[in-house]
Amino acid sequence: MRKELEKTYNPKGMEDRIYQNWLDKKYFHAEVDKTKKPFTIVIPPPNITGQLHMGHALDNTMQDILIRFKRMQGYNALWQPGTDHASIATEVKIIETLKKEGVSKEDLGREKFLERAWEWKKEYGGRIISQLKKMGSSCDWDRERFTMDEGCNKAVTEVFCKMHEKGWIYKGSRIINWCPVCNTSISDAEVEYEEQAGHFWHIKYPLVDENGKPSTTEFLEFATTRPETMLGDTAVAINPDDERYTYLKGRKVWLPIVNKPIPVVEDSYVDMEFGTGVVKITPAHDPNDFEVGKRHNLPEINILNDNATINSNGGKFEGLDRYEARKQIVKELDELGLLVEIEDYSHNVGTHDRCKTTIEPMIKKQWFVKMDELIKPAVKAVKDGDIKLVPERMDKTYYNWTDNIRDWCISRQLWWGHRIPAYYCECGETIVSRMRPEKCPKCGCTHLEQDPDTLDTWFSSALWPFSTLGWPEMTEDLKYFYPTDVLVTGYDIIFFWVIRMIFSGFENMGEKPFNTVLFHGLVRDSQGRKMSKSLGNGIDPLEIIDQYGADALRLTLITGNAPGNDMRFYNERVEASRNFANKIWNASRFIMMNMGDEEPKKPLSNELEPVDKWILSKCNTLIKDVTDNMEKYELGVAVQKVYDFIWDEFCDWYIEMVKPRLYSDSDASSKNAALWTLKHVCIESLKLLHPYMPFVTEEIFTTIQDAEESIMISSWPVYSEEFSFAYEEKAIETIKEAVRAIRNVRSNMNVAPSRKAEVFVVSESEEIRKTFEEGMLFFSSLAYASKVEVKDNKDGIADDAVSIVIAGATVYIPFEELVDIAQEIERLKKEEARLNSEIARSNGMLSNERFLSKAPEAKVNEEKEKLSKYEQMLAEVKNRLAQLSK
RNA sequence: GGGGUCUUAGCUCAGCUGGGAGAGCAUCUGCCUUACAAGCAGAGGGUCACAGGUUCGAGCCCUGUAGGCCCCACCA
Repeated sequence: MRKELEKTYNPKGMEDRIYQNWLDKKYFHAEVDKTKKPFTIVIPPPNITGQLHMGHALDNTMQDILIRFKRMQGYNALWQPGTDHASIATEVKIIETLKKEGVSKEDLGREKFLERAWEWKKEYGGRIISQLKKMGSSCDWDRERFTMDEGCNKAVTEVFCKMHEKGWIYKGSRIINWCPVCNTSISDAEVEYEEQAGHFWHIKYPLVDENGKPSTTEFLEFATTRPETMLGDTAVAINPDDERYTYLKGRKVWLPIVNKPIPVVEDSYVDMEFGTGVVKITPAHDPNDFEVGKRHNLPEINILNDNATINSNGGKFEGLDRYEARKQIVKELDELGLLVEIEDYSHNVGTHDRCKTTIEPMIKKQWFVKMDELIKPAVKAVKDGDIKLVPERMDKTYYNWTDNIRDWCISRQLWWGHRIPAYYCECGETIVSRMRPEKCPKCGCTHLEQDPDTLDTWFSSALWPFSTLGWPEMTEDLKYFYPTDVLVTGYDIIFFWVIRMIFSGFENMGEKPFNTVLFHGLVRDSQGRKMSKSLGNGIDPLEIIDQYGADALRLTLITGNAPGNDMRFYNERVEASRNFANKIWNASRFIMMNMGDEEPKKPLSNELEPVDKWILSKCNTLIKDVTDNMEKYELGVAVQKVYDFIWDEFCDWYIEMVKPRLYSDSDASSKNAALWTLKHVCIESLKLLHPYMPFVTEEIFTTIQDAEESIMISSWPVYSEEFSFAYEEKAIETIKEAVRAIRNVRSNMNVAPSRKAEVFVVSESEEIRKTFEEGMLFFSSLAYASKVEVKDNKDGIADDAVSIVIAGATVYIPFEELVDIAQEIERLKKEEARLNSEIARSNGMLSNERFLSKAPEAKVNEEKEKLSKYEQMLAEVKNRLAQLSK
């Protein structure tokens, strides 16, 4: 007995069962096999703190589609999974948890803190993985990695030491972005600018007179958004070409409150057009001022503690928070008569992307990666097309970053992460080493302290495509699977991750990390807003899966979406996807019901009826198109074609057309041909659909074949000349057109379906008569015909029969009662008008000399054929009108 | 300030190298026809933002305008 499918499609339970079976069978596992071509994807490692969100769902669906597609095509497909330690995100979470226990990170101490972090990893690191499994992701879980596992640690240390030896990693005092809440430096990429309402304080400093005292008559006015930084001012600057201020050259101004003279410097950085053309210079707390300071050898006075309170350089303001100090300083300036005006001002403020705290630029000693040389091969690879970005426009975004790149600040004042392999000796020596050195090579002492800082979390993810394959060992895996084929990710992390992987790949492997980067956009809510925790508008993929199934979710995320574009998510779309799953489910049930326990045999070509050949030929074309689209990463277009084929062509037409053959036992050969075709096309379609909807296709596939063999290891359909039937494709389309025309007319005339009528098809063409003779059966089952007759003239057909003119033939339906002749004339007149306009359009083109001479010949011929077809139809319509008017 | 992108049916979006405008949802009409009402059949609905240009031919290519969104820079 053949297995049976449940009455209605219900993904619950089914999906988990199938997934477990795939795991048991080790279908996701890939081993080096030199007889096969590899196809590799490395997963963008989700954070261990993370929970599956729609972004993950989309990202992983796309990867799974590609990997399943390639696996079925016979590639040795490896999808390398793993998770990211997410240094700062995780550390923040743990600190939050500790806070609830009333403990601070410092109370606990580094060692105990790290123990807690590892416990966290153990507890939550697996959560996201099990959620990815719910999506159906066919990752090779035997190879699961973690950015802080032994191998990745080794890779990180190796890269750090190597680049340090090369001089491309250095420690330097530079202006960096400081987050006073997270208490760490962050990279430029982590700064998010946010438009904030603030103020512009117009202030004036007195000039210094010839006695070295503050003048009571001469002042220099300027404006600032951060008045408290005046504590660290070491100059004011003017533009050297500014004629208004030539008298200031070589003079000094008096810095109030601090009460000391500071120089006026000339620097072209100052924009004469902006404000008063005077800028106060605070080298220690502004990146631009820092540069000015360097050019003029100005002292750098740091006025802030790490928690953004004023330090001892701030004199009496010491200990005040930066904003409190601002208030008091403004107040004091006002009292001194130096505050000119307070203006409302909206400006961009740099904030930390994690915690949204306003960052504070500060001069700090940090570790940096020198970018100028490193970036070169990464730029070249994209320029030369060696690495392809999809969609192509991402190239510009990419260059925008590479062209303006600054050195990468990689040290973080955090504990959770890769500790920097630098050791300091009391004698001042710094040793960067793969292993902890026994003693200082300079002074020989053994008292060495390791740098307390850890590395930016992206430093380790930058190595992900090769560290996961065994680097720095030159493993077989690495040789075989690297470079990987495609990286799938959101355009939002192109700077954080994609670029850094590319230059790291070239630097460490001497080769690109992947051939193609496929970008997707953001999944937004139904109103187009970003899904976010604060808005509470996030939709949980797991709830959607619970409600509609993972297949429906996957299909929804891919349908109607082009690479790199954002999309809106709403439940109606998931419902439509679920309905499609139900459609396939029922179509398959129908086929199985009709097959019974008999297995249809492959028919000879002459046993196939035209309609069988039609659907086989359509399916054949579909295979080619879908494969092409998928190769070009047009996943949405590809699946739309499968959807349309299954629903419109296969279900609504083919199945309906073969029903009479299935229900009759008079022609066993014909029935067999229909059943075989049904099953064949069903299986081919299931295969094309499998990458998108892995579960439902698997369930049907194994049931309809009555076999254990999984669809995921079956072979991808290929285009075959054997199933290319041009004549039948055209013939059945003609039949469909006629059926549709009859239905249309009947519906417009409000003829109930129960009211059957005779149908006569009249054609002078031998070929068209043949087509209709072969298709006669369909008129009774699909167009409510009680009897069908194909004739070469209209003798014996009632004059008042309804007539439908199609290309090459006229269909007559004589109803028993008289039809409303006036209405019938009206309808035909409309048709006449339509044809006339078509003919006018065609004639317009064909009478254009330049169209005839310049357009491709095929196009011209096509147009000529159309014209003659329309002319013929018009003649017939006129003919009928003449008859009816009698 | 620089760059990108979008503007197509009531809504959400496709539309591949330029060759007669598509889908899903929604709406209207008729059907519980033994695979499926999560369905079937039919219908209505679009000067493809606007203005130029290139072309035999433009939703698609070029220029400009208007509006929306995004990224980068940050004039203190």
